[in-house]
Amino acid sequence: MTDSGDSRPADTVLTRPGKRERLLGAAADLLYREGVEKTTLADIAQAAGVPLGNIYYYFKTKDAIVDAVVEAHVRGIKEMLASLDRRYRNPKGRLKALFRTLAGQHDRIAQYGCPHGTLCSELEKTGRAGEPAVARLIEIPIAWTEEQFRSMGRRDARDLAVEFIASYQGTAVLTQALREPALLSREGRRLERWIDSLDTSE
Amino acid sequence: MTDSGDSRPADTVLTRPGKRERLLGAAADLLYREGVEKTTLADIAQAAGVPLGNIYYYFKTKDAIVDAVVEAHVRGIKEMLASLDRRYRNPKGRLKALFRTLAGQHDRIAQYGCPHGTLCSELEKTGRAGEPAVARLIEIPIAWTEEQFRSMGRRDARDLAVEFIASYQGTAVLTQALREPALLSREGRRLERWIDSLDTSE
Amino acid sequence: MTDSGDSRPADTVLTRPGKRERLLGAAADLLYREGVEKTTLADIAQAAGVPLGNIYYYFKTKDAIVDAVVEAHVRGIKEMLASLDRRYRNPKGRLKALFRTLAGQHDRIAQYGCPHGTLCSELEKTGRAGEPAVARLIEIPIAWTEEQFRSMGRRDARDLAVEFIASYQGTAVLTQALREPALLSREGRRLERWIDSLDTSE
Amino acid sequence: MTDSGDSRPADTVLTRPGKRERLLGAAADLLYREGVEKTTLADIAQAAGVPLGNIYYYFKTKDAIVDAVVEAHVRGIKEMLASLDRRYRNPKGRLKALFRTLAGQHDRIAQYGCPHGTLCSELEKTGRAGEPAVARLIEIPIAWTEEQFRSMGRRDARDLAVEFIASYQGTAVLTQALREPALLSREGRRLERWIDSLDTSE
DNA sequence: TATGAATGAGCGTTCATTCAT
DNA sequence: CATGAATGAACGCTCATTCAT
Repeated sequence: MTDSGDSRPADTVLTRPGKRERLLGAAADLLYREGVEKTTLADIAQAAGVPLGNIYYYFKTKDAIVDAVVEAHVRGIKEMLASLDRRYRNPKGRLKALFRTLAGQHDRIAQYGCPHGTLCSELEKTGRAGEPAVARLIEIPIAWTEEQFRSMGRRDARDLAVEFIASYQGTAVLTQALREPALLSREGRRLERWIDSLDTSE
Repeated sequence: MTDSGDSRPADTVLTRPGKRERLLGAAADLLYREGVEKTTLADIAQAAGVPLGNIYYYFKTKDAIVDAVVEAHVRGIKEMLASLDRRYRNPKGRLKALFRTLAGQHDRIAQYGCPHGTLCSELEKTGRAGEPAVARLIEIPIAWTEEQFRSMGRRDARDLAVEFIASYQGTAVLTQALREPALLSREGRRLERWIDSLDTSE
Repeated sequence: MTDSGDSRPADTVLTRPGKRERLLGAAADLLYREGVEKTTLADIAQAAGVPLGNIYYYFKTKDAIVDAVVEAHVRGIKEMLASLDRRYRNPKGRLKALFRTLAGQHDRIAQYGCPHGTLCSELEKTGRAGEPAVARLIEIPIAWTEEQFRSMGRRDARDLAVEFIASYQGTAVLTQALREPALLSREGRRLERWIDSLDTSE
Repeated sequence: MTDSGDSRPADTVLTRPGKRERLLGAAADLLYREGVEKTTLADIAQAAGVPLGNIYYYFKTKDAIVDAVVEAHVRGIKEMLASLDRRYRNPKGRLKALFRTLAGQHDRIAQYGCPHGTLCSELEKTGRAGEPAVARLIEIPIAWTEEQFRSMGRRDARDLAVEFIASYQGTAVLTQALREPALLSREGRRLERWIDSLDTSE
């Protein structure tokens, strides 16, 4: 569950517990709110309550932190989707719950945009480390959504999934630009009606 | 129409022609492709073929350049919409043409995202200059789209406009994330069918 | 009266009248209030209402402006002393009038110090142009004062002159440091009593 | 006693000893000899044998260095006065010793003026940081001098103190302007006679 | 003479990264 | 493992000075 995917030190008694996690959390928050370029390692260190020099024990470079934040988001997304799978058995219910979950933070989205979409945008531009990883922030929800549509018997499941996630991402962009959280709520209602209206052979 | 809104030196014969424009063009391009934070004034200077120190004759600060780029985008958007108004008399035709124009650069969008959406995202985060200007990049197309829907007799014109622009912005986000320009084409076809299917009392 | 000491352009109809004088006045004011290093040529140009590039027609370099300002001060001091010579026949009266004149601007002195003393200080430090000229800002008043004491029959005229001018300069330093213009008035009264009490064989 | 008043890094064994002190010393020297505006951080770094970027570990900004130099001067003045208090019991002896100490560096004063007076002058002009601190460079010696006069039973102790310090400062100005260190020696002798001649009820 | 424009060296400052202990 | 200190390249910006007309 907490596997980071890279060689992180074992959680022995010697390691101050949670230090890496605190760094990751602080980094995720700052990268989201301030942007990747504007966030300094000193900012992250301070926010995490970790001495600057000590960061490098946990992360080789700033890029490594960024990568780890992306990975943390990927894990978070996977966990969320798994949770939806557990809590909802019906694909339509799952889709509606997905949007509610994504759009739940509409006030933060109005300030900083979608955490995945904006991170993706910024990283693709600056072309950090030739990361293909970042695309998963978008691809994973699409794939899961596609699966739901497919289980509803839709042949055009992929297209519908793209349309669904695009609706969320696009509304997030507008919500941030116009600083109008209500946009997400309204779009949520529209999508719910749309999903309810869909033919299903299930 | 081409008034920049800030005190730029008069375009006399003495001024090497287009220097400011070249700076603006280089800045717009770099800001789009590299992001605002990552783009340096030296980059802009070099791309425009202007000595670094000379930038400050045309723009007081980097922020002023960013503002000017936003303004240039705003002007460009207005001109594009005016051109659509001229070329198409039918609101449905206009809307379809808008999407075709926006999505026309799908290869660049697959690399760098929507020029307006990503700029908006980045600027809202870093909160430069308390600019409300940047929201216009999104608001103006929405307002124009709303107008088209309204002229079609739609009471829910604003909602439809938000939905329409959000579809484009969201697809742009996905297109960039997945590096799949085809997404925009497919969404274009879907929106065309949708628009054609809309009731209109015109 | 208006001879500048260096080759300034003749005051023909072609030359906008007073341009050099305006530059000099603006420079003197800014050098006094902001300090030599902090004052830019652009500041001077703007304050004088003269285009930046045009300064160089009147002054070869910034140093030349500084020199010219020193010269202008020297001229001003000489004129003031000549005026005192004309208006007062009695050496004691002359000395008291000198202090009243110097200390007259006590509010400005409380903000910026003595125009001659602070200019002298700053220029001696930065060692501009190996100027010996600047010392005259101090030497000329001392010499004049010495002359007055000598005409009073004092053998120690030079020492008394140094003491007198030092009292003014020192009080000016304290006046600026403590921002207390009253210091100069009080010192003026003390010096008047002192002068009145002096033996004179005249 | 040597507490700097700002958050300087603890003087642990890890810190290369004296680095901050060397920076402060180099800064004080350069600020005195070259003036505040003319002194660059690179100059200070080089004079202290510290890499440019490392300055910022010890001082946040150039202004902070200037402030620290002022504070160092204030501390130095206080220590000198405390030393005089210890070494001399008689107020007249103390006053004479003060002048001797201040004027001791007459050769440097002939080149750069009084370290306190000229710093004060320059800082009051450029209005750095709204510092009232700088006035203490002048006020503290005046207050101490006043105390001596008061302990001699003088009612006009403040005026005498102002006169005394002004004499020093004014002579320092003349000494620098005329590059004549002897002026300070002569003024020292005059002030000694003056002090010896003063009535005292002690 | 007059002037807007151009130029480049240098300024204060930041920051990812490394080092010594 | 931990950490204060060190480092240097680069950033945004300024400015005296020069140029072209």
